[in-house]
Parts: sequence; C-alpha cells; structure tokens
Amino acid sequence: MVDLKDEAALRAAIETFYFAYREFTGGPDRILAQRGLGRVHHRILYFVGQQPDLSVKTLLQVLAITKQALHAPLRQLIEMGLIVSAGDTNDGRVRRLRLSGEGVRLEARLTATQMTLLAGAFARAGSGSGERWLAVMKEIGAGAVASPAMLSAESRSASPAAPRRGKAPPRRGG
Amino acid sequence: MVDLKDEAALRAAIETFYFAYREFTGGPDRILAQRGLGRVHHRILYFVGQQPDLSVKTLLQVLAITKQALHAPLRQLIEMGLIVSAGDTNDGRVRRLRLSGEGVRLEARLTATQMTLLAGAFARAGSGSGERWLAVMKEIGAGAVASPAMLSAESRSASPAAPRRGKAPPRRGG
DNA sequence: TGATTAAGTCAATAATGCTGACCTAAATAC
DNA sequence: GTATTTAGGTCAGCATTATTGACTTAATCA
Repeated sequence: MVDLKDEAALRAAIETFYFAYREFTGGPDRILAQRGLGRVHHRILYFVGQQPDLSVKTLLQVLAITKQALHAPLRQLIEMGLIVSAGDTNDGRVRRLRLSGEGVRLEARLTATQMTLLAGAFARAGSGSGERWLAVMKEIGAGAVASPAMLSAESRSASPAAPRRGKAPPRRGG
Repeated sequence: MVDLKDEAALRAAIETFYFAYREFTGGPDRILAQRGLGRVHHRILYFVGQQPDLSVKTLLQVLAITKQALHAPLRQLIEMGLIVSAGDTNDGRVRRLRLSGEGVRLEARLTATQMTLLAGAFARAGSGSGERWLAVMKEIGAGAVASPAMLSAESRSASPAAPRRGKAPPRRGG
C-alpha cells in the first residue's frame, strides 16, 4: 500500500526535498538580487499575477505573514511601478492589487526560470511523472492555511474566511 | 513527451511547491521553536545524523552557507550537548561532528514529523507516487552544489571536491 | 621554512519578519 | 446616527539569519 515506507527512503526524500527547493528558488533569487529585491517580492509578484485585483488582506493570508512584514516590500514594488494599487469600487477600504506592464514582464521572467526547471525535470523523469509529482505535492500542501482555491473565491466576493485552526505558530525566516 | 507542459499546469506546480515546502518545514519548526532553535539547527542535526563524523568544511558545502553563519548555531548545539565535536585522528585540524544520544532523539523526532507527512502524501497519492515524486525531485535538485553522494565520499577521505561552477550567488534568508 | 588548509572568532551590515502601538477611512451593527 | 468593526497603513523596537571582511590559531604539506 504505502510505497517508500522504509526510513532510509523517506530520509532520502526529505533530503532531496531540501536540495530541490533550494534549486527551485535559486533562479528567481539571482534575477531579483540584481534589482535589490528578495523572495518576498517574488511571492507578491507571483500571487498578484495569478489573481489580479487581489486584496491586501487575502495576500497576507496566502503568504501567512503579518501586514508589517508585507508592507515594506509591497510599497517598494508599488514605488518601482511593478504593482498598481487601486481602491475597490464597492468597498472603499479595500485596495486591489495588479501587476503593471513592467510587473508582468518581470514576473514572467522569474516564473519562466522555475517553469523551465520543472518542465525539464518532468521530461527527464519520464512520462506521467509531472502528474504524479503534482498529486503528491498537493497532498503535502493540503494543510496550508490558504489554498489557491480559496484565493480564487476572494476576487469576486469577500468570502467568510475559513475558520482559523488555533493560533498560528510564530514563523521565523529561513 | 513532456507532460504538464502548458503554462497553467506549470504555474500550479510552482504554487504547490511553495505551499508544500511550507508545510514540510512547519512541523520541525514548531518543535524547534520550543527550544529556541531554528531551521539551521535542524539542517545541522539532520546532516550530521545522516553522515556521522562529518567535517565542518563539508557541512558548510552541503548547507551552502558561510562558516560565520554556521558558527553560532553549531556552537549552540554543541553547548546544548546535542552534537559532539572531536578532532580527527589523522588530521588534527579537522573536527568530526556526531550527534549525542540526546541529539539522536531530537533529530529523530524532527525528522519523524516530515517522514509522517511524506509517507501520508505518498499513500494518498496512490501506489508508485513516492518513487515518481522522488525521481522528479532528484532531477530538480540535480544542480545542487553538494549532493548527498558527494557527502558519503567525504567521510573516509578528503575527496578532491567537485569543480565549483563559477561564483556562488549571494543567498539571502527566506 | 613557508604556504596552505581547517577551524574559530570579531565586527559591521543587511534582509526578513515579529510584536505592539497607533492612525485613518469606510462599512456595518445596533 | 452613533458605535463598533474592518481594511489598510505606519512607526518603533527587537530577534534571527546570513552576508563580507579581517584576523588568529593550529596543523599539514611542499
């Protein structure tokens, strides 16, 4: 039933996960560093690109950081003209975030390096590996505070936010 | 030939990778936080556990951080009695790192949460997913500076270190 | 002997993210 | 129509993680 159940194989999986994630983030990191930006900026660009008219609140929930932590990098992106912030037409309190033309270009460039890496790995690992890999990854990430699905729901109505399970543990950088 | 080649699917993969990694590190992070330790401590404990008698230099290569960055957390682990540092019998300059009994116990506890998470995901994603997932992850991480394989080579002889490809880009926290 | 290597250390700097305390403006509840 | 809540923004202070640079010690090696 359970494959890879022995400890050695699971340890190999843990190790590989660590190295793979490091490679995965390396490409965008290098491009961003040239502009003095970091990984948070990439995450903001990515999610705003995926879900235009995202509100600040939802972005905070997706990234699972505090608004103080989001504030500086987001403002930086707005000041650099990569993200446009506009008031919601229905609710004046809400700000809707979108990528500017230049923001779209940068985001595409960043994400392209990751897509290339993943597509290459899927190709080399053989037919059907992409689907299998994705299925496993979705299972692993199933417990995430904010899922992309929840994200899509928000863009048209202020959904009643999923019940928070207890107090979120403090999350340090790393 | 290439599965998941369309952009939308690859974007889904990117997103899932991010959320999955967050979940993956969450378990150990919570346990470590109780002792005032962080993710670096976990990585040190993990690799020293995997490869007893690891030298400081090799550990630095595997973690891809500077010795100044390693210094504080490593010393902390030694002072807490979780890691034992002993001089190499052949080369007096080299320090060999090992987990203490308590170190083994903590490391096992940390890694157990990740093994449980992975084993569960593999099981739910169906037979054979673990192998497929691992194959893809190895492809993604293939470019990593230090592979576990290189690691194993070091414990018996100072291997002539793989040729470094260019200058490593500065890596910021995140 | 002199150069290199492994390890350890100090100092300064930067990025990231946290808590806590405020503030404004807009929407909603009573 | 006032009171509360919500969304967003901001300041201050702090902790963690990691960087570069400079320097020391001890041991190995040419």
